[in-house]
Amino acid sequence: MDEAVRMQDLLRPLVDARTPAGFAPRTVAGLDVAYAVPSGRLAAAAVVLDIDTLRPVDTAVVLGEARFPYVSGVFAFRELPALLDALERLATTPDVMICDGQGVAHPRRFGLACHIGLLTGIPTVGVAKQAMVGYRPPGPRRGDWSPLVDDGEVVGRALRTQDGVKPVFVSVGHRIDLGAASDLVLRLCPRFRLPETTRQADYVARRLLGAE
DNA sequence: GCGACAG
DNA sequence: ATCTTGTCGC
Repeated sequence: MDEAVRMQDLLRPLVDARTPAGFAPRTVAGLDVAYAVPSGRLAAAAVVLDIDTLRPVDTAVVLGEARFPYVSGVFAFRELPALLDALERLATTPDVMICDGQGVAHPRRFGLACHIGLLTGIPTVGVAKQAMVGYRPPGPRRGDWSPLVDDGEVVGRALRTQDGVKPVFVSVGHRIDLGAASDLVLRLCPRFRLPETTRQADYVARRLLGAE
């Protein structure tokens, strides 16, 4: 657990918050994990969507066991193994991935999205339902946003993805800049608060858990 | 010491 | 995260 924090501090300098030249993603993956509380069983899903139609073009789901407790701040160590497992089973390599949690909007600037991005080399964005750092409420309309600030540093955005709903918290994971990450997330939310990527990954993961 | 604390 | 009934709205 102390070891996990040291590993985050070691990897953090390797995060790249710049968008690769000519970045024009055609596919985007959603990653999510579902749990069966009593048993400790879990299901990790990776769903690749066509970025224009938002329809799935590739899916992978794996069953596993929770081998690391949930501890805020080192949350990645709980979901990482199963998620990497699911990613390996994809027939496709997504152009960018959306993670269900923080990117650099994290106490040590190294949330789940950074960790997965670094390990795979694929651009990643963190989209969390809850913020870990301070922010002022953004305007009430879809597309309105306000900066996520920690230690006087802008580490992400509170982004309103639908009129009048609670914002989501976007931050860079790896190999993408905050502006591009925010634009992408908004495109992935044409109808609901959460991106289609995480919605579809969540659905697939739960379905597998319930089926066994 | 007490509350906060991604999922 | 997961456990649950009802309720409001499109």
